[in-house]
Amino acid sequence: MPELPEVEAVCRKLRDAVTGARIVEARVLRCGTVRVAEQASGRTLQAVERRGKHILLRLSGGVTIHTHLRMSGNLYVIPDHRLHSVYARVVFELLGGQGLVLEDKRVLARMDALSDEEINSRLDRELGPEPLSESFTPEQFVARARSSRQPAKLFLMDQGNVAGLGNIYAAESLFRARIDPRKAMARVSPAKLRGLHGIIVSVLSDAVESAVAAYAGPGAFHSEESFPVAVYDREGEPCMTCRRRIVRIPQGGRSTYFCPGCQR
DNA sequence: AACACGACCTGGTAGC
DNA sequence: TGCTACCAGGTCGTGT
Repeated sequence: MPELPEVEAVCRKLRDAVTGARIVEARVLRCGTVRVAEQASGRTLQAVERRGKHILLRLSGGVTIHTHLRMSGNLYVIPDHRLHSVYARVVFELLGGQGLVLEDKRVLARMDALSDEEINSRLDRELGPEPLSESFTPEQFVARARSSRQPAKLFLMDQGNVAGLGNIYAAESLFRARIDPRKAMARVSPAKLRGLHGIIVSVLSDAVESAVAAYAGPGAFHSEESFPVAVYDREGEPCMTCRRRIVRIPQGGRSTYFCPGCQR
């Protein structure tokens, strides 16, 4: 489900709903970390932050609940903490009776309790710049890309290069930038790389707006965000630009979609 | 060091 | 209708 835009939508919604809320008790229902239950109960939710695809719930006393939704996780507030779905992994009972629920059908999502310093330094070490912040500059991006022999798609998926891009938005960005996903980054022209930098920013900005809109109602995610995909999951369909058929190839164990006519 | 691949898990769905 | 096979918006560990 979530790449950066969807995670951002989750965070914005949580921010409104739980900032300042007191956690009465945290209950781990399925394969989670006991530390979350031990550390969260009795604390106040002070802030909701996002770093790449990671969600950070800042609690009182210097404790952070660190969550990664992976493929199928979701994190949202329900009116009654007792009325969670069968897929709930962790339920935070909030003062007043609401519930903050980590839900995941595939049990791939991760949640842990750490000190603020511990998680901050870990993420700073592992993640590249935030693509929607000042730290993501064309100079930095182009320099890093020019020194990488990774195929373009894998470079973009690598969280150490840019934090938050996943399979869909990496493919869409490369389509708009007209770059072959198999091409080594170091062999892409600097002009195209500068273009790609700007395209990543605009793709993600648009996708955040779509995700926020799609996620606006009560409860969990709507079916799909309305971000207009040009290539993702469109194998065999004609390219909207050149009419050649979009192809799907395996890359890094995942599906990559691209237009062999436009992307070179 | 860089890459490929399976593992982690379960659910949805296309195809027979 | 029911079964099967395959795919899934992510990451990590292992082996080459």
